[in-house]
Amino acid sequence: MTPSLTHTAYVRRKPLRVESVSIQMTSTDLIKVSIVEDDERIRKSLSALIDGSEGFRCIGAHRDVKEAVAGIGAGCPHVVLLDINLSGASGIDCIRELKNLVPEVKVLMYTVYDDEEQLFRSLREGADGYLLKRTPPARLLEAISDVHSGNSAMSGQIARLVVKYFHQLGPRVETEKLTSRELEILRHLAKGYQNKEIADLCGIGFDTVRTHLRNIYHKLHVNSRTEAVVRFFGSSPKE
Amino acid sequence: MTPSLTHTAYVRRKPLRVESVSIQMTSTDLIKVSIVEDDERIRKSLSALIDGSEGFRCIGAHRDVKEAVAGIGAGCPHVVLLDINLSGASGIDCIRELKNLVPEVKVLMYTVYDDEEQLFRSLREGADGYLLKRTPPARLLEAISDVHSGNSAMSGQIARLVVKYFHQLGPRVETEKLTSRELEILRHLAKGYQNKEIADLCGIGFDTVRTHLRNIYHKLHVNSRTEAVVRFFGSSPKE
DNA sequence: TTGAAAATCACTCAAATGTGCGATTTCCAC
DNA sequence: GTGGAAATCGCACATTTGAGTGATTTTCAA
Repeated sequence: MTPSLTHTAYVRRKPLRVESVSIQMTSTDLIKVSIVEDDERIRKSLSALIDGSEGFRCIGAHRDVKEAVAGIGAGCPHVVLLDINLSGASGIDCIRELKNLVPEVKVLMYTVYDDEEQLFRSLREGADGYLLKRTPPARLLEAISDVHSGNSAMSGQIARLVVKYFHQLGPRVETEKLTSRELEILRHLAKGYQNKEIADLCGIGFDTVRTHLRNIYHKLHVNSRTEAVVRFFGSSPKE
Repeated sequence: MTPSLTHTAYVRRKPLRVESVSIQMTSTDLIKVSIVEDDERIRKSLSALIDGSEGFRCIGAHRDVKEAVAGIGAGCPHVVLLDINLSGASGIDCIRELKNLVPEVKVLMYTVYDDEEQLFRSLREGADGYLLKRTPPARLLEAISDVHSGNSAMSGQIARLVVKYFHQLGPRVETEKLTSRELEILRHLAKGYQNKEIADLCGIGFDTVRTHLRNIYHKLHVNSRTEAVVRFFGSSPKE
């Protein structure tokens, strides 16, 4: 499947850092990687790839979520390469547990399918990257290094889904017309607060909040808080 | 800053297509690129890079939005490389115009700053990719080829912002627990409809809608329509 | 300094909303 | 066919919200 490990030589930790890294790791540090992968063949090949690459070290290769969560607490990996379609529980349910166990750990999803549902669930659960399994070794290592340095990595096909998501949100309402106070209140609205709470948060009177809201509604051409929130988030209001 | 144009030789249209392309372009076709860039030096260097690379052709290099919109209609480029910080109008305002003019055109944003505001506005306006200017030539060409083939491209730093966005949305509420009717009503809520309207849309009674809402609130652990909408969209409710 | 925009607050009234309680009907799996 | 979930509707009551009107103070740029 993967075009062999010959690309490994291309991978360079520092010189290749394309998107740039503001905070550079101490270059002597290894990136400790942990693998959670169903398929034994892929697992072996991944760990071989990682251990065979300078600057990377595979400190764990787990078969399922249970084993992974148990093993990862001990090893403290920097990056976990996480298969989604595991036999037991989904890898997605694993993300949170991993992050709770080792808060600084970066989770890189690794799957064959470019499924929207799984992609967005993963991202919202806290995944730091999302790769398709067809990703060649060089890019995989690059991605690992990427997420380790605080950036994110995703396959072009995945990026496409993400971009599509934003396209569907549609152009954002022009909040420029809103004053700073109005914006502040709108943001509180968008969190589900009600007027009394907003008043407290802003340290102003209840009626003042209502006045601001009235003005906001006028400017956004809506007539309820819910519609205002909808506009703020961007979903196509009322078709 | 950028490691010169020597990397150009590394760029391969087809073999390097890492994230894979389901629909392959006829490989003899050139990718026609148009540039919109303020700075003359960068503009020249970009067009030189593009014209000097096999498979790419620069069919236009424009100074500002007005010139670009005028010139791009004629050339029908496949990809427009669009600087954000133009002297006149922002490049962001340009996206929509370009897409209206040439619907199939792919717009690749190109900027020095990793500004969240501009990033998300661009994406929502329809941008297909987002690159930082420090991107080395090889990657730039790769990105152009990426968006041209229907995928998306973004710098790792940019991807990080996107991922952060989803992290902030927080794990999605489990709408599985909602019945189909409840989901339908929730979707109407999320469009800003009020109860009477929802009743009409669903062809049921006013009070029935209220009953459904009550149940929805219970299941989502909220107590207002706005909070329900917020959860539906995903924004972190009340911090 | 002067004027306009922004921010503040108050009061009213009608409409929409949240909530508690109860009820009937429909549908589907066991 | 029986039981449980889903869907439907009704009513009462308190709260929240939207909308109108008017007013004072603050801020800030021309």
